[in-house]
Amino acid sequence: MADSRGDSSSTGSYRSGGSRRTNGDMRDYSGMDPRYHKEAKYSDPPNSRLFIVCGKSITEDDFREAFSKYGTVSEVWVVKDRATGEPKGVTYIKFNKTSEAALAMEEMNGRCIGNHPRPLKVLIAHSREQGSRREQNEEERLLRLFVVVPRAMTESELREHFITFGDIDYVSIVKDRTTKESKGFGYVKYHRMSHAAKAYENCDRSFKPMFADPKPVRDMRNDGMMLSGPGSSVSSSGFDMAAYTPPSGKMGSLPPMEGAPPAEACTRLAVVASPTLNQDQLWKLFDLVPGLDFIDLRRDRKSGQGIASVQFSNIQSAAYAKEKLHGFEYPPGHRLIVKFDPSHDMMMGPHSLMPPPPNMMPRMPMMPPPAPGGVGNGAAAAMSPGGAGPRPSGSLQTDLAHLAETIAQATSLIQAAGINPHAASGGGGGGGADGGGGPPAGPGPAVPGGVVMPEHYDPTYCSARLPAPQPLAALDSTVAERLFIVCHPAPPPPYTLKDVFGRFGNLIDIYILSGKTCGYAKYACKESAEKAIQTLHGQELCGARLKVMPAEPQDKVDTGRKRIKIDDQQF
DNA sequence: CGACGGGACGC
DNA sequence: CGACGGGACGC
Repeated sequence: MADSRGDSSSTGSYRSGGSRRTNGDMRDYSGMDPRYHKEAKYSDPPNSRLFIVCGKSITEDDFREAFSKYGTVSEVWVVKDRATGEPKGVTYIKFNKTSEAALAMEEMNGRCIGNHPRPLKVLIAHSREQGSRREQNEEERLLRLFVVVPRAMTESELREHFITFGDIDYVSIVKDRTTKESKGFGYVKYHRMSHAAKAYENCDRSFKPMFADPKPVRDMRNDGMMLSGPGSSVSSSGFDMAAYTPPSGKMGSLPPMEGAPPAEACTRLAVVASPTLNQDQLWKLFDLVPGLDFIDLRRDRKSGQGIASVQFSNIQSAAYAKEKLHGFEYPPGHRLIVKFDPSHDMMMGPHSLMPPPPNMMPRMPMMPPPAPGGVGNGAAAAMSPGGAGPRPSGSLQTDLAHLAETIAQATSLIQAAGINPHAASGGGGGGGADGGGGPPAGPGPAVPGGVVMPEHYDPTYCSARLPAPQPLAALDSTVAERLFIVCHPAPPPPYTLKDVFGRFGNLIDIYILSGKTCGYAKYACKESAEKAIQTLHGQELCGARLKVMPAEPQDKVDTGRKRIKIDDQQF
């Protein structure tokens, strides 16, 4: 299922060479086996082709005119029936860049073009092989990036870099269950595909971003209802469209699909949902009713509640969905509110900002307030392994995750400093307060009310006198000095190294080569590096004897590519 | 002696 | 409901 990674070459340098291919560009296929041209070009770059369900009368020129404002359209293909030549109401549009396709989808989905009445349904095209099959969490594939992160990098730092491309749903770094050390990769999830695409194309290449495979869905206790849950196939779930007649006989008499276009206001619903529901879950629910065209979920800033706009292709479906789902408890304890969307008018696309009109902001009597008060409790819950449930999304959870990480950082700084948090709860190494100071680790094997030191932690800590903790340098800082570090017999844990080497200021990154006893520290300032050498060379840290010296320059930048690349054609 | 990292989400 | 064609000498 791999999304094609365009380029697997890596220099380990943060500044990628000017002539190297980036995620935004396309490959040259001229030398490639023709049999693979087609497959390859559709996914290059990944998710850059649109699948559009549309009225049958729209022409290629109509599409070009409507879509070329979002980027470079390399192909428009209006699908026609092989035998009859009749348009099938399906069109593919290929863009040169993923972000162009993303923007076009966000802007054009639900819109009409020309004077063709039927609104377009615009989706990112699947691979030919996947076809129309839907996947369990597939919207994640468009919103979430898989990234490689330096082991010393914290979630705050990761967020800091990726916030420049758009609003972040969450970031997470995967950590070892027991040691809580970073495993060197993580995820960044956005709310909008165009933001994820921008990050995919423009983030620092050392992150090696990929659109993440959707996470297998956690079971979402959906008992108490006949819903077989997201992923269950449509229509077989107790909804019986055929047996349903909408309240208004007039509406019901309209032809379902292709006849006169439905007034959009009658095919669009406004939904208020629990803050815990994400767009995917909402989609799965409403998709139980055939005829769902799209859902646009937004969140009310104050209440955190989901405000969704749900578009159906016909009045019957919309009316049926409203009737069956209004008041439905989903998830249990949270009633959905489903109405026809009175605020909708033709000028307003699904993605134009749609502040919920006051009359639609219901007070939900059944809904508990979004647990504000207990900040500390919330953070603890977020850190505790028991905090299951769906992935956090939305500002509240994001804030909690943020807070949890800050606390985890402070805790491990205290650990690294060898201070008993009970004895010196105020004095700890709060130096990481700017978000840069902390190791990625959580509090290690922790029990409520006390911190248990990791097994391999040597309480003698460090033989040298250490300065106070310092903030780290920005990840994209220019490297002023690189140090080579050797640890005998074994290296201290990463969070200790980061804390100790960070105390001389301006530390960008430090890592131990995997399976080895040596590694590198990068400083943004030469003086800091020199102080580190003076203070730490020959000293002992966690029972390891340290050698700390300037690193030999990285000679022979072998990118790992033997292939002759023809990017030297200057003229 | 010791030289250039890390890749799929909780067992 | 709504998922895959036609054309092609370019490098």
